[in-house]
Order: sequence, then C-alpha cells, then structure tokens
Amino acid sequence: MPAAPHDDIPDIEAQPGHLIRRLQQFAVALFMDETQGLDLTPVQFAALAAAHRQPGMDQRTLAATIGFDTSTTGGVLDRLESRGLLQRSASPDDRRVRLINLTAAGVDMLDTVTPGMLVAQQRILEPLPEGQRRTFMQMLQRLVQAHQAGRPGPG
Amino acid sequence: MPAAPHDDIPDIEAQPGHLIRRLQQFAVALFMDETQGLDLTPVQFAALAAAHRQPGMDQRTLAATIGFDTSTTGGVLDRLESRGLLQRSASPDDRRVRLINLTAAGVDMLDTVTPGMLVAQQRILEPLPEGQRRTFMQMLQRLVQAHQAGRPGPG
DNA sequence: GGGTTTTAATAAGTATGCTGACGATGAGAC
DNA sequence: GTCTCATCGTCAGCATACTTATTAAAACCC
Repeated sequence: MPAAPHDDIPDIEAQPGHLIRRLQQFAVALFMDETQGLDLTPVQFAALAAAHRQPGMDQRTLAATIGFDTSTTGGVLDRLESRGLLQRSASPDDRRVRLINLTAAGVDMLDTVTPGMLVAQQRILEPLPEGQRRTFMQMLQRLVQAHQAGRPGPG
Repeated sequence: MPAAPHDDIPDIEAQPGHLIRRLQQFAVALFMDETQGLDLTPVQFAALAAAHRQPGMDQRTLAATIGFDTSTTGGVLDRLESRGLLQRSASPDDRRVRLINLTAAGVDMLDTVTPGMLVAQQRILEPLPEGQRRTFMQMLQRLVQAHQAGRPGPG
C-alpha cells in the first residue's frame, strides 16, 4: 500500500468536535480552579445537585438526569458515599433499587461549592462579548436537547 | 411528591459547563457511529492528523497541538504505535526526545476514517438552523482561543 | 405457578484526562 | 569539569466515560 499522503486531511482545529472537547477541558479546569480545596469534581457536583433537587431517586434516574451511564454513575456515587455526602438505601418497593439521598454534610458541601461553581460558569463564557453569551447558551441547549431526543440515553 | 428543596442550588441543565460536557459526549458518540469498525477514537484521530500535518514532532509539541498533557498523549501514542499506525524514533539531537512519524498504515487509516469523521462533524451541528452553524463555530473558536491564551497549557 | 423476559445495579475491561513524582538527559554557571 | 537547574518522557494514582457481561430481583405470559 503506497498511500501517498494526499493532503485532504482537514485541520483538526476547525472541527466542532475538537473545539467542543477543548472547551470542555477548560470548563473543568475553571471549575476546579474556583472550587479549589473542596475536592469536588464537576461530575460529583452534578450528582449532588441532582440528588438535592429530587431526593430519593434511584441510580438509573439520577444517571439519566445528569447524562451518564449507570456504570460511571455508580462509581461517582461510591466516592460521594464514602465521603459521607450521600446515602444509598434499599427501596422498600423493589429490592434491586437503591435510593439516593443527600446527608447534611452533602447539603453543606453543595452550599459551599455553589458560589465558586457559578463564578466558573461565568468565566467559561467570559471571552464572548456579553451580547453573544445568551445566544451561545441557547445554541448549546438546542444542540443538547436535539441530540438527546434523537437518542434515548448516553449509552 | 413533596421534595421541596431549598432552591438556592441552580439548575444544572442551565449551566454552560454541563451543556458542554453533554455535547462533547454526543460528539464522541457521533464520531464512533460514523467510523464504526475502524476502532479509532476521536483523540487517536486527532493525534494521527497532527502527526500527519507536521511529521517529526516530539511528543510534547504533539500534545500541545491536540491539547492534552504529555502523560495522556504518551498512552494514546502507545496504542497507535502498537497497532503499527505510527513510529517513535529517538531524536539525533536530543536523546530525551522521541520523534513521531506516521507509517503508511497510519496514513491509510487517516484517509479511511476522514470521510466518516466529516459526516460526524456535520451531524454535531445539524440540529442548528444552517444560518447559525457558522456563528456557533466562530463562538467556539473564540472561546477556545481565549482560554488557551489565558493559560499556557491544558494542565 | 413456572418459565421467559426485563430491569437495577455491579463488575470487568478499555480509553481518556489530570496531577505529581521520577529517571535520564541537556544546558548554563562558575 | 562539575554543580545546578530545566526539560522530555514515563509511571503511579485518581476520576471520568464507555461497552459488555453478570447477578439478583421484578414483571410478564400463559
């Protein structure tokens, strides 16, 4: 196979997938920067916030809420539970199901982290002129909603 | 049910970080869908494409090009090298440095994967009205460039 | 009411992504 | 020439993320 390198290989930097990946990396870094010392990842925050908003969810529902598969979610909940931020209790109705509830420490953590989280969210969009930020958010929401509708779950 | 949470905790779904993460997940899924059977991840494609565009790069430069730390990049290159898609050779000038070059099989792989990759990129933006896609891309590029300028590396 | 099918959660395996530590090497100071 | 410091790559460790397989339990089917 000679495979002459025809230069029809497009520039990575111009591809939406690559830019989205890079932006996600910066978003995580900004979150970690603004919540330094609290030892909570964006994913862990999402899990806590979801559990707070809707107490008593089973793991599958929680996974769907934050957009992960059940396997990843199980690991995230393991770590949060081992730190005493939430509890898993067996459902009285279905012994397969484990219900998620925040502990008082979990609620405290959420309250403590939230201000930094919000600052990080601002910083993510900060490079855009103020008038464009809302537009960008609307586009993001539209894209996520459409892709989510097209596919039942992330798995 | 009751489930009345104190609503000082903002909705995750409205935060840019969460939406970016979700969109990235869909972008990966679309890439894998369109390149099914070729066993190449988006990151591996990025590494191949970068190595193709600029032959003889050292690992650190390549890592910076695709936006990863050297540790992650080393693992990616391990897998690509073990599949015979690229070569690592010692630099004659500096024995610490290992230079990256694609093999013929690597170039072939790049050519084979590229059409599906491009379709995936289209599908990522497809939910947006056609007139908005260019705007979204410009915003993405602006955000990534600004964040990159603000921080030396991804780490 | 026994057999099949679904479903919830976990386990195993692979691949990102990061930090921090480390060994080998190169470069500059003197 | 040697000492110090910086740099390249790797390793170890942690935390996402995915798929597939497995186990237990519920739901269904007749």
